[in-house]
Amino acid sequence: MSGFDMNAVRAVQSRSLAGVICEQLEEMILAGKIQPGERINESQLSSLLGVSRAPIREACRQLERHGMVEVRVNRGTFVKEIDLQELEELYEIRSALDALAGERAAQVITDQELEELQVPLEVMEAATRSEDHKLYYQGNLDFHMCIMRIAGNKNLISIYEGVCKKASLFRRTSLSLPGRLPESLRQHQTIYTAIAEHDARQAATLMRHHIVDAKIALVAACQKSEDQ
Amino acid sequence: MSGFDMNAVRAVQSRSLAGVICEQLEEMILAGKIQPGERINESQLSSLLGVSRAPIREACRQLERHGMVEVRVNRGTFVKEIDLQELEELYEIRSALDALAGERAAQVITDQELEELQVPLEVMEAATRSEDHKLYYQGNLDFHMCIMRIAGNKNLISIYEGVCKKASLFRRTSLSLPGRLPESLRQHQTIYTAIAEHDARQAATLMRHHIVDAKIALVAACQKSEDQ
DNA sequence: TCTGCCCTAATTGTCGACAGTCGTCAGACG
DNA sequence: CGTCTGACGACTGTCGACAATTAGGGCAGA
Repeated sequence: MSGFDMNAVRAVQSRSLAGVICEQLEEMILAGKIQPGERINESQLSSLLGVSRAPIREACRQLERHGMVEVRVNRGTFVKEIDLQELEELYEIRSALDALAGERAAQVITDQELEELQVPLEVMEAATRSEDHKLYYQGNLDFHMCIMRIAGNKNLISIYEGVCKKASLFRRTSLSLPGRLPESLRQHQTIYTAIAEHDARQAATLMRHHIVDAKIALVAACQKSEDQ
Repeated sequence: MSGFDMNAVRAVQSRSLAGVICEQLEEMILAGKIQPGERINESQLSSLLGVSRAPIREACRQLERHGMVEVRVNRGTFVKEIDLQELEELYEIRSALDALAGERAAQVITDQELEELQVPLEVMEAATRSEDHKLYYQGNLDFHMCIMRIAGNKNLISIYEGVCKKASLFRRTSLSLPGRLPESLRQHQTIYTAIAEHDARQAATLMRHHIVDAKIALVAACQKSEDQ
């Protein structure tokens, strides 16, 4: 049971070809290898990967399910373009979902889960000290996903992931971070405290405001960068 | 330009075959023609409809996008089974989404939209007087969708539709209605008032409690029917 | 009798080919 | 010169066939 490539196994198990291609495409899109608005050419991609068009098509449909692409009939599948307004709308949805997750998590969290939740918080603390935006971003992501997991609502997690992925198609998300690390960290800490104290109402409120603040900061940063 | 069946044109334009089949399947599932847990046999369905398996497969993937079926690799696509716990979780999500929609709608609603929103309210009033559960159900649906539309958040609408469709897979949703019509109507009226007065905070709160109440009533009704 | 393996039938996953559709562009026409 | 028409090329939608996988049942061995 040693030298076993579990990744390869899982890749084949989870979805042979179509699933693998889906993950590949998702990675490429999130990395910006395929630009928003760009069309995904099925035949070109199929000959590039050496597979038939069928799994490619299926992968595209799965991506559409995640909201990352848009399929126009007889035209093809296009990588979703997110404008600032839609990003704001996504953040509003996130604020509602995060608030719900925070509320539930505060009600049901165990001591062990509380410790798990502390890990990403400490990551963010370290990232704030060293002003490591990338690390902070990751810790932030983990923190929120952790709360979602603790809340234990499968559908909520799935919807939340979709919203986050879609939002991350917006190429300038990181604009809002510089200078906001300390404030953002402080908010995460108060959220952690509220959850630790099982104060559901407070956790929900803090969560909601936390996301709304992030939205406001992002919008402001975008407008500022446009003014220049 | 007169006797032109734009519906037929749009039907062909919007989704050739796969889309049509998707709608057909969705209808069949919601009508209970295909039971939850049942497998959708691709070859059987393809020979039944006289088309190839490709559009069938695609339709199934679209249904998976809507959360109505579950695709297990190398096993097939199965109509989603909803248990009471998952239904509760879906209602919790709904409460968050509806609250957000109510909040936004209260902020941006116009006089004309207010009149449009009054239509389903009047339907529910009439349904309550005549104790027409089916009609009330429809009015209820329209009322909430109308608020969603007014809120104007496209992604929110899409997510909301998915949650509602999934919830409606639970076969005993209507159990909670008998005896609750007057109370439910009253809640809708207060929501309408809050939105009309542009009281966003109040609209959000009322919405949230409205859905939570519906959830509680449904759970109670289910447990009651199980006890018997 | 029970357990485990293998075989088979049914069904999904993948393939290559063809048909249908859309955008483009050259050419005809006013 | 601008507009419309029709053919062309590229691409997606659909098809039928084949390969791979799974579930179920029969059979041999303990």
